[in-house]
Amino acid sequence: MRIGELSRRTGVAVPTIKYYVREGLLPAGRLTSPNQADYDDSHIRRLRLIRGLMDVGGLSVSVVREVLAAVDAPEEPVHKVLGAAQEAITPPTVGEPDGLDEARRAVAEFIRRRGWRVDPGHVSAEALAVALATFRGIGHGAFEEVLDDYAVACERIAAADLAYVGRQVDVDSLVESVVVGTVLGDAVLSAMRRLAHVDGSARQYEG
Amino acid sequence: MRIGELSRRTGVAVPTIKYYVREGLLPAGRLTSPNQADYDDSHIRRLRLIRGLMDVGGLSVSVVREVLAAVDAPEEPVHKVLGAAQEAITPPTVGEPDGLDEARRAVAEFIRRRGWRVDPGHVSAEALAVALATFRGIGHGAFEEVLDDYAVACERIAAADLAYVGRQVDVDSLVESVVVGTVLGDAVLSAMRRLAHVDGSARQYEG
DNA sequence: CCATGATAGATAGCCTGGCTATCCGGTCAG
DNA sequence: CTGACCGGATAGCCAGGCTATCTATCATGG
Repeated sequence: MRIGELSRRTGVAVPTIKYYVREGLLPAGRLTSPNQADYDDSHIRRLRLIRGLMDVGGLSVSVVREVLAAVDAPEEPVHKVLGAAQEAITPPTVGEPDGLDEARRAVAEFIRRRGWRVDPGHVSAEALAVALATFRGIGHGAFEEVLDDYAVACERIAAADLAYVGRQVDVDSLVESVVVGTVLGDAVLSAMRRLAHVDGSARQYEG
Repeated sequence: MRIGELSRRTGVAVPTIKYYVREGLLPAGRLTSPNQADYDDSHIRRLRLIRGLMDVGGLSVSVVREVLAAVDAPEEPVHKVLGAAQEAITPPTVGEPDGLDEARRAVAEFIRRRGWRVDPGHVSAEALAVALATFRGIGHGAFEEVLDDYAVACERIAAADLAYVGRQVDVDSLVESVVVGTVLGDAVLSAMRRLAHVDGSARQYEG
């Protein structure tokens, strides 16, 4: 198909598609003549993935580029893909909050306590430390008391995620499901957590 | 204290503080003369809250303004504050994905199945529907099979969150903890989920 | 009591990110 | 053959989050 049809079938404007190609998010179409190119279903799928990562996952163009590079890396083991995806989507810390070192120690202790096989210097551990330090900085240090409840929940979620990923048959789907599950799974989880808040709040304060 | 000290003690540049005052995020200092104002600890605390919501929670200035309006609303019941916070932080849907109506029905059925006391038209239910429709659109509709595992985890998380909120003694802290727990709690949860992924992946694929 | 540095408030400008508009020579379909 | 469409390139637009500059005005140490 040509670019007009690709645009119609995905709802993405033609200049935007061209922009994504320039930015390296979307492979160019196969040229059939100097100014005609052919796009196929893989382009439709890729475009939908791009818009999903941006609109639902809130990723920027440059982060989407990195994430897709991880998706396209041929035959990387799951552990590598997961690491690359996490590195890509974790935004660099903006302003170091006070008490970050103490929070880092709390996170290291937390990881040890749970017996998790994670390097305490991992980007996601650092992200957790930044969040905890921020809690403390605004006078909500006691939030740390719920960490273990969160951890139990996360263990269950991670098990479900890994089971879902493991169910994929071909390698491409598997790798993509790691990335998609990581990014869009966050959106699902936070939306669902909010629904559970509403439910709990209704039970506790209304009925 | 004067604005220079406020800047030094929070790490926020003076022109930025003025900008936040202009934008209605931060109350102006108490004027002691036409060009001198006095700031106190409440300004420090508020500034840290603003930066936390922006840097860790990823909120925009306009969303922070709405969220803080909910925090400042005097004596609203928890249920109202929670609803206002959720409305404020839920970004308007960018581009409606295909199959959204079907996803809405799946969400309504999910809520019914869990027995949650939530209006299926709630903003967070809509956000969940958008995420699920996006999963389907990129060929990962089977992700819905993990929804119930997520739900069990979310019920546990929400219970912990409500217990934490209920532990606050004064009304101001309580209201603030609802907002902070909703926004920054997301950051904690997604960081922790990723750590659990790394752990699970290490166990499954390495050892 | 005055020189120096900080201050409030207002206005204008800067920079990044994500598009969007325009143009050009060329292609294709009826 | 003609009018819609195309690929590729360049330039422009707009929102968001600051940042710089200016004008009085204030405060305080010598």
